[in-house]
Amino acid sequence: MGKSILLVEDEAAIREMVQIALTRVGFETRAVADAVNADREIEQARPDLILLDWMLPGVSGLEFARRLRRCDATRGIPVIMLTAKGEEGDKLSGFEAGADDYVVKPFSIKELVARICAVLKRTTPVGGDRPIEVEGLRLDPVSHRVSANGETIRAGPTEFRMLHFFMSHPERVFSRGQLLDRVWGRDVYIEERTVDVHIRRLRKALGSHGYDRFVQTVHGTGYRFSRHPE
Amino acid sequence: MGKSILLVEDEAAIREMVQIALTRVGFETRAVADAVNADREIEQARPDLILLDWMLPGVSGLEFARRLRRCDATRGIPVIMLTAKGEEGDKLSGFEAGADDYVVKPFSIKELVARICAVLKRTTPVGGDRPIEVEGLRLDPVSHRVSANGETIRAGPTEFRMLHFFMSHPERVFSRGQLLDRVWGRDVYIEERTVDVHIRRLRKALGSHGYDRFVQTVHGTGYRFSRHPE
DNA sequence: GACGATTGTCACATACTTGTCATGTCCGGA
DNA sequence: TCCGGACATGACAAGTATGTGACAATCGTC
Repeated sequence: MGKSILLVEDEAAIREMVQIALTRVGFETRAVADAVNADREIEQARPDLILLDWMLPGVSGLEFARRLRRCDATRGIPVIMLTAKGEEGDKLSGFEAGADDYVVKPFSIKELVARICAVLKRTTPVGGDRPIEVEGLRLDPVSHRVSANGETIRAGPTEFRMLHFFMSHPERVFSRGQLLDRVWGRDVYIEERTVDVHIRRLRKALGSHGYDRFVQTVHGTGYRFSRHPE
Repeated sequence: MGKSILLVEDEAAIREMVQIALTRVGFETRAVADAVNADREIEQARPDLILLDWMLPGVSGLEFARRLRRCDATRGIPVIMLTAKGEEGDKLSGFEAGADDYVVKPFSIKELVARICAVLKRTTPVGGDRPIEVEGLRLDPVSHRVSANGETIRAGPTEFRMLHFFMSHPERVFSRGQLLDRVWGRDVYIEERTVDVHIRRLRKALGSHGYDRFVQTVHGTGYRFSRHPE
């Protein structure tokens, strides 16, 4: 496989154990103890995936994950959170911060590897600029074009980014805050309700071919891209 | 195993005996004598399970357990009550307060360990928010969707939370008060009867595919999610 | 500098959710 | 069988969340 993984974990014992195990499985694994060193490693070489401990000295894992999402250069790197907490609210916050998955300690190496592979499989093709197609709706990142059964669909820049993000993460709910982080990026001081408006614009654009059915509202939570009818 | 357990017990003899025994078995065991110190320990490091004596100086164990359930940060920690009383009513109150199990003194260490393992096994999340499926009824927390044999089922936010809670705690009765605590969360000033209404709404939503049979009434006690017919 | 395109925000309309009641029905014990 | 309490159900009004159209500011291009 040979994918590179960055492990951010402050407990030395776990860090070493996981690093050894992952290396043995065939990942090129680097390990650091905190966010500052993580930043340095990421800048030096972009990892294919980040394993992030929830509790970190200094900048918490949650905060760090959020920061990764805000930065254009790192937004595409999938993140798996490691956490000792099994509590409901924490789970939500983890996804809220933009984690792609999370694993609860204590975890078995086998499980961890399985999760890593699953996330890599899910996100790798998307990380590239391969076109994505769902039931005739096609988005091509290279030509920066959206088409429905061959017919071009007009979409503004923001709508395009949003659709791209949605199509790379289908069947998953995102809150307005999450969408702001991951579609708008950087530090945004934007009303959350503004997301609604862009959702509407996206729907209008897709609507001409009936594909607005893919952009679904989850009342009280956010929005979802799904090919399954509501 | 290496799970961490917090023992709250005022009798020094029992406290030490249990602590030594559990440590020997492989649990990372901390022990305190009252609720105040328990709070401190929990804040310092979240235990995986709490062993709680019924009779405590100051805040009673019952009251303490109830408080644990009301707080978001601690709601997920399983609790086993230790008590010298074997009376039926007390048992009920124990469960009522949100205890996951109940051990009557004098107990054998062997039994205690067995109970602890059972509860941990039951409550430790296997991993991320995996979808839960029971006989074709599927709830996916990530996409925030309920479906019956692939067909989407509409459910309001509260019904969704309730179903999620039920499906992660199947085959167990919950009183209305308990459901208010664990589905609505923390301090709610809501009529207990309101739970009935939401149960009805949940049933109606599931009913279109016959899955309302899973939501069962236990007369005089509360409700239960079970795939076995009544 | 002028132009159209894009974007964030607002105000208002609409849809949905939710806690409570009143009333009807069921259950379990005497 | 009868009775009282527990539960089910439908309606409702208030509160929230979301959809929508308009508008002004901004941006990039010509």
